Amino acid sequence: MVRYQVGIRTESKILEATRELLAEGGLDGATLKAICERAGVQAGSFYNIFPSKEQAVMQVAREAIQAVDPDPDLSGTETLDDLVDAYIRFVTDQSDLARVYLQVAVSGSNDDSVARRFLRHHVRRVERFADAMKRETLAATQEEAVAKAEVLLGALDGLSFRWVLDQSFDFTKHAKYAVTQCGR
Amino acid sequence: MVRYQVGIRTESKILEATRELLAEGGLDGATLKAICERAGVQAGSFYNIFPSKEQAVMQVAREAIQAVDPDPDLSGTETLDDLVDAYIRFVTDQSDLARVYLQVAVSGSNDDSVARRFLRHHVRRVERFADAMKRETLAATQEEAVAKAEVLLGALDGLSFRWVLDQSFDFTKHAKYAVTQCGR
DNA sequence: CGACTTTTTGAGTATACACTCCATTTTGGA
DNA sequence: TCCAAAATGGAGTGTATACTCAAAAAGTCG
Repeated sequence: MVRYQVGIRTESKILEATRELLAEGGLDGATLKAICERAGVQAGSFYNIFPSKEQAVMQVAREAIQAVDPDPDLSGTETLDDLVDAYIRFVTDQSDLARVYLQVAVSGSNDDSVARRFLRHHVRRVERFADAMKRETLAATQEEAVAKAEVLLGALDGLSFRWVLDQSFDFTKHAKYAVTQCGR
Repeated sequence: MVRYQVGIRTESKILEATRELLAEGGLDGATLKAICERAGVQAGSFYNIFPSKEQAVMQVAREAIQAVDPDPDLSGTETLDDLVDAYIRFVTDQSDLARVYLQVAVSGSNDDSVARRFLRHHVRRVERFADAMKRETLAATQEEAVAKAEVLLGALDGLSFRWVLDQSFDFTKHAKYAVTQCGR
């Protein structure tokens, strides 16, 4: 099944429409009809490319999961501020994906595979935060570093949750304040 | 429309079934059919009592919103630890309602009225936390108290979110650690 | 009991959804 | 230019959903 150019363009139009609709109205808003209408495509074309609606949604969710982290190659050298700045940039610059991240995490938590994917990603993120804290000697033991990282990441997640419900909330300000409290 | 006893019993059977199903499978799991089956009732009976499925769900959501706060009469005298303990008890003892709280907050955020209800409640909670902090002189200015309260509540929300995804997470331990970090 | 009201039943409706099928058109390499 | 593979249009399918309705049953009270 060698792909033609036109099919690849259609695929990205569908993914773009899915991402937008997920951000605007969560999983409920991203119906097949809505996706196809916004992408300017018929149902038959959709299913020529994706085996199911869920696959398209999951692909967008994967994008969101990956986008929340800075370059993985830097792992081992970045500072705590680097990591938090990356989180802030993700939430403020890529608000579409940030909403998808939260909404799929909760709405899709019936499906165990989705919940497990998010969890695995979260654990990796905690490790990166904890490592950065130890490097900056903000924590003496590994245990303390992990506990601190869980609280800081919890605060960032909670604040972004808050921001999803109320766009006028100053996420950046509070996120930075969270570091000064939890990071020392 | 004076109510007979049997009707009142039916109402509570329906609400109990709705609460359980929301906790188990979120909004998707709480279909009319599932609710009626678990409550041992037919669709007609449901609509004799509730004007729509949404009304029953909202009533359960309201319960959850109220249950997260300790006795409002105590407002003005409680300590920060009192407030945090109440939050911990809510998440651990009433896990059904805690899940409903989170799931409805995110899944239902299409509907603006739900989002606004949660937000209003959150703002009130921040005020209580901030007041307690000022009373215990953990914050000098009102502004500092509110900022600290937002971060602490964000951390608690984020950690409970984490706990919803992974039941084996020790929520109590991390919540208490969050207070020692954010509360001073 | 008897009159009246509330509640229950269960089949039935309309609708929105994800998904299929296949004839037709378009693509791009030889 | 030819042609097999890929992509498309669009009507159609099955199913699950929230919700309705009229008749039957059960509760309440004189």
